[in-house]
Formats: sequence, structure tokens, C-alpha cells
Amino acid sequence: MTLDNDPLSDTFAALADPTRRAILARLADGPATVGELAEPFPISAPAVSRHLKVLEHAKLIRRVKEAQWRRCKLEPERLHAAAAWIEQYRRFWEAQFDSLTEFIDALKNERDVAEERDPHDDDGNRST
Amino acid sequence: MTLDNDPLSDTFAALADPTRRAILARLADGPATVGELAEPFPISAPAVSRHLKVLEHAKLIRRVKEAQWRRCKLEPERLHAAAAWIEQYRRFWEAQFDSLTEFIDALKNERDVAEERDPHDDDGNRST
DNA sequence: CCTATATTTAACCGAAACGTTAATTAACGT
DNA sequence: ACGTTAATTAACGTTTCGGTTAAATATAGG
Repeated sequence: MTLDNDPLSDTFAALADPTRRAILARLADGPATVGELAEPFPISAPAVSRHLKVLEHAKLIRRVKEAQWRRCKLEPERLHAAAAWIEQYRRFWEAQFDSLTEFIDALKNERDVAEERDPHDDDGNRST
Repeated sequence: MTLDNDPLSDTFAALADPTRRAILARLADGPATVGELAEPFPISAPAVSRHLKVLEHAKLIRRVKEAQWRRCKLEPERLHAAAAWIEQYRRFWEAQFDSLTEFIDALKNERDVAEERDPHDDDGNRST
């Protein structure tokens, strides 16, 4: 639902795409232009542009015009809201598990994949 | 449906639907049968069944057969993973904001809506 | 003004999401 | 065995999503 649903749905929908998550991860290292963001991905510029529009609509990023570039910048407020929503269930997993390290590892792996070239390969661990 | 993508995509995609979030919220109060879960929603039983299948595929719930019922139960591990992923960005929002209460309020609102009758209500909490 | 660069919009396509109703499977109670 | 209840699967339609290429827009700079 691209229309103005509830913010939480927009946030989670935006996060449901690995390319968009990779874009956010890259943006966590600092602002970047659309071209810089598009460079690692094997998809066309319009496709990236649309991903950015989704992220912007979800208010996960903000784009500021700068000459002929649009510099993108992380906007963490909605991530905060999403985390707060999930945190409701903290008592559940705390009651059952306590293994945090594997999740940290998993997200680090995804981060590496994003930093590389191919964002839609989940177990594509590789070395350089 | 989401064929075997990465788990994180499945998790966020599952959370992107307000009906499914409401189902999870209800399940946070304890296990329930499909019929019990379907009752508050104005959609058909097959639609609910499919939502449950999405949640089960994403491993956010588990269904155990019990006579002619299928009791659904929250499975928090993937929520944990999703929270862990988002937590990467904690430093960003901590650097910029500190208003936590409004998010708590927002999720309470969504919870109320779910508990009521109509799960697809948008809570326009903030301006713009 | 003209051109190169950066990015978006338009038009289109196939696949997936989400809803429906009708039919089906499974288990219970009598 | 039969009928009832619980839930799913089948078949179908509409909308959204994610990708493409081609065209449009905007800005910098000779």
C-alpha cells in the first residue's frame, strides 16, 4: 500500500527489501548521493530511484538537493518507532532465549554483502 | 508468496501488514485458535488463514494441531533478529532525538485498534 | 546556447500480495 | 455413517511491487 497507511506498515514494508536495507546500511556510514548509492547494485538507476522514493515516503531517509545531486541521509525516527513496536515482545524472547551473538553475526553478514556488489544473496559469503 | 528469501525480508514483510501485527499482538496475550484469531477481523476465514501462513513461514508463529483446532503461538526468535537488525541504527536516533514516549503511545494506539474491531485503521499521529 | 551529468518520470511487464467464494480435508459428537 | 465445526486449499480478480528501457527534467560548465 503506497498510500498513506499507518507509518509502521510503511516502515516495515520498506525494510522488507534487501536492497533497501543495504541502502540504509550504506547510509549509516554517512550521507551519499543517488549515484553513489546505486553504484554497488546490479540494478538500473530508475530502480534505485524508486527504492529511494519508498524509503523517503517511509521517512527512513531524507533527500536534500545539492546542485545536480540529491544527497541522501538517514532519518532514524521511524526506525526508532519500529524498534519500539518490536520491543513489546522482548519479554517473550527473553523468557525463551538468550543467544544474541548469532543475530549480530547475521546482520554483520548482511552488511558485508551490501558493501560488496550483490545485495540479494543471503548466504553468499565470500572473501577478498 | 515470499519464496525462501532471507529471513529478515520475510520477517519485515510479515510485519508490514496491520492485520498480521494485530494477530501478533493478540497472540502476545496467549495462544489462540485460528477461529479466535479471525473473530475480530472483518475479513474471511481463508484470508486469516493465509495471514497465519505468512506468519508461520516467517517463523513468527507456530501452529500446533490440537484435535480439530490449530492453536497458534508466538515465536519470538525472528522478532528478536529483526530488533537486533534495527538496533544497529540506535546510535543515530540517540544522537538526534530522545522522545521515546510518543512511540510507546503510538504502539499502544495500534494495539487498541487491533483489540477493537478494525485492524486497518491509520493512526495519523504526527503532522505531515 | 549546447552538451554532459545526475536523477526522476513514463510506459510497460511479470510476479507476488491480498481479498473473495466455493470446494475440500480433518476431527468431533451422536 | 452422518452432520457439524474448524481450517485449509483451489480458483479467480485486482492492486501493488520491482524490474526494465526510453524520455524528460535540472543543473553545471564550456
